[in-house]
Amino acid sequence: MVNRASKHDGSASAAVTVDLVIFTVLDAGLRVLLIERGKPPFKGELALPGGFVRVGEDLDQAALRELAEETGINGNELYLEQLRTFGAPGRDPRGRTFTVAYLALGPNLPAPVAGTDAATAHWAPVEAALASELAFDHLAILREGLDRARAKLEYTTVAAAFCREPFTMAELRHVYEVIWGFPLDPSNFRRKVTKATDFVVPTGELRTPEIGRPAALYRRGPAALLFPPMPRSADGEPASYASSARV
Amino acid sequence: MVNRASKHDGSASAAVTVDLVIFTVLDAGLRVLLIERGKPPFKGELALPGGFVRVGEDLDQAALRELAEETGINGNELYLEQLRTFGAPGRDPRGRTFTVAYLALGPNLPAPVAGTDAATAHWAPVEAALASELAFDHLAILREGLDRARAKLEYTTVAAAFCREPFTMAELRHVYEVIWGFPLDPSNFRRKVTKATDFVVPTGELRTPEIGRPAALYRRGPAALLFPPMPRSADGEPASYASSARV
DNA sequence: TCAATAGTGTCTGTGAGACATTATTAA
DNA sequence: TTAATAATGTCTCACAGACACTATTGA
Repeated sequence: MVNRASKHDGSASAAVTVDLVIFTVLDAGLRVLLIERGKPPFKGELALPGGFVRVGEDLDQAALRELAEETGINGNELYLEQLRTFGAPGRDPRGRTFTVAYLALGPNLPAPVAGTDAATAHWAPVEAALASELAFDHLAILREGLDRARAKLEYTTVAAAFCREPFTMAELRHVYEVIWGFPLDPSNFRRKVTKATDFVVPTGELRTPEIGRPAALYRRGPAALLFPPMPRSADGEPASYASSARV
Repeated sequence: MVNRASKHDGSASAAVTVDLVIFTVLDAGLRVLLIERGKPPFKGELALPGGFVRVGEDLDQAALRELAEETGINGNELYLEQLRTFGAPGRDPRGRTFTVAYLALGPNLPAPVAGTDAATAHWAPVEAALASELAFDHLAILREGLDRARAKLEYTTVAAAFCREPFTMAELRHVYEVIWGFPLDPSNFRRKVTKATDFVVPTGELRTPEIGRPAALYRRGPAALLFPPMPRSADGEPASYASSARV
């Protein structure tokens, strides 16, 4: 019944997978989860984690399940959104597959566990990942995920998804600096974040570092969108966005 | 070979379709292309145009082909981007299907021709379409397409995709007013558009209406992104965006 | 002349970049 | 007291909203 369309009019019946671009921010910089493929095709090569969508499973469910299998974490306290679907005819040597790419952002995630399909999984520096070869069309997916993440920091509050609660203003700023790749003025950053309604909520607590003045602590506020947006252009870097494929 | 995954691990092999949210701006307001389904399921009900992705066909190709079949236009001078993929298990009574939803924006498109699958096709006022019942999960897709279009006007130049070249400043402003649903100050609008680099290019020509001062004519500029963005909040309407599904 | 639409100029508030200054801790 | 980090304050420029005013056409 599912394949009813594959004969009489040349329609494609195909396998559907989800692939995940999972970012986390460490002190050192932005990391993406890569696996080394444990079986063909592309056995032994680096790839994004992912796998087949199961019968009776919704796309978001499949993404969350793969996330749990590959990293050992469950999706709570994690941001997840669909990126785009890739379905070029030649993208999988085994036959026609479509992959629904997801973007996942999380705070300082645990060391990943080797999953079912993955021989090994590790947090790769994004710079290195972009310069390496990845299986399938995963390099293009990674690029698009990075572009999307960069853009989303501007007008949403997802940056806070990278911070384990409670967090300091400097930690939140660090997220922007690592993902955008240039420093922000601490003073102006604080002003923007605190003026924006419901971006962060002060806990009233302080955290005292080994040295220096204690920092106020915050939790994520209820707002999903950031208004006014966090400016990214003007200086620092030219505002180059992603997507917008004009045909 | 394509179905290799469907047996041993519960993976889904399924049909993949594309569905299109095609908007155009008429004087009267924003319109979306709807068809009346010519065959089951949902025969006789309203739906978005779309159809099965064919073997050897990429997703964008499939979207453009469906567009041509359902409306008789080819994709040139038309904006097309992927919206999101919908794959909830129960969305198609025939069995498991995934649909890749596309957003298409075009100027004042011709009266649609009844296509292969479509009994009838017509430009429905968006307000009416949102209030009606649509086949499958097409109402949710339509909502998401409208949200995306509204958001994209802010920080991209897609509004010009609704205008047939050459166009006047008032025509471009009309696009914003119709899609956002509130009036914009003509003076400030002109200042923004002309100051933004490469949004529009003056042709030097004028168009004289039946009555009133002739208006300068413009063509679309090379810029895809609009910086600084066209502000949508402050007044008029609260800035409510789309997507950003926090899990 | 008037009606109607196109386009310019100006005032003002607000937000952002730059950067100086003050505050609070441990050693 | 010093080093180090956190937080506040201030100046200036650019931009957005409001709106008055001028320009150009046909009737």
